[in-house]
Amino acid sequence: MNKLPISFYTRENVVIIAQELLGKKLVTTINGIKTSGIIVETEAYRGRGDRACHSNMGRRTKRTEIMYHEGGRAYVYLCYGVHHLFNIITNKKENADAVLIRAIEPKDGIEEMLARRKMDKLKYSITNGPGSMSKALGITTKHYGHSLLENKIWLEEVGVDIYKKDIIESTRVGVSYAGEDAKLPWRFRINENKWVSPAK
DNA sequence: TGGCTGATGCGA
DNA sequence: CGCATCAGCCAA
Repeated sequence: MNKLPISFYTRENVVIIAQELLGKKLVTTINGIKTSGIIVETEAYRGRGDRACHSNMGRRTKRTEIMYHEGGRAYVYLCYGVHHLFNIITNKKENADAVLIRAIEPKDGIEEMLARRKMDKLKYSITNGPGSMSKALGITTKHYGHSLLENKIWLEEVGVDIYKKDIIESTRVGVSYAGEDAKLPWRFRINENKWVSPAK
């Protein structure tokens, strides 16, 4: 195992971190069962000056509080009353940056992921969206604030570099309310990867 | 292509 | 308090 260190998460540029997360392995051991996948799609959210971010304008509530923590923590929240979305907190204390993980390519524990998704065979829809992915990995809001340096949820280096030319930049999903900031090209996908989410 | 779903965090 | 809002998914 080659777990990403705290120094990976505490760097300042969340956009760079979001790109570098492509090709890394996201691993969970929930109830002693290991599941994992390679990250193929991310979105960057910046605490300062990004209206699409939950913590923009220094907004500080019970939900967003963890975003102000030092990088290397999990920010999990419920969306549309149903979906548990998994984000990684980055940057130093008080900056409130985060990366939303939107899709993975399943690796370990595929049987368990199929069971959690109530699917009988492996297909791309098992983890091709932030809600589906969290469900397959067993991530819920009870993992809110969890450290990514411990042994429940963490990230690993797998030694595969994703080159800049293989990364597709686009606008983020579902942030039209953010005005000009909705145009920022802060969604990153691995080109021609079949495990990415269907959203345009 | 709609409808479902419920916590969140506004404004009153 | 109430109620509009929402970083999605699934069955058709």
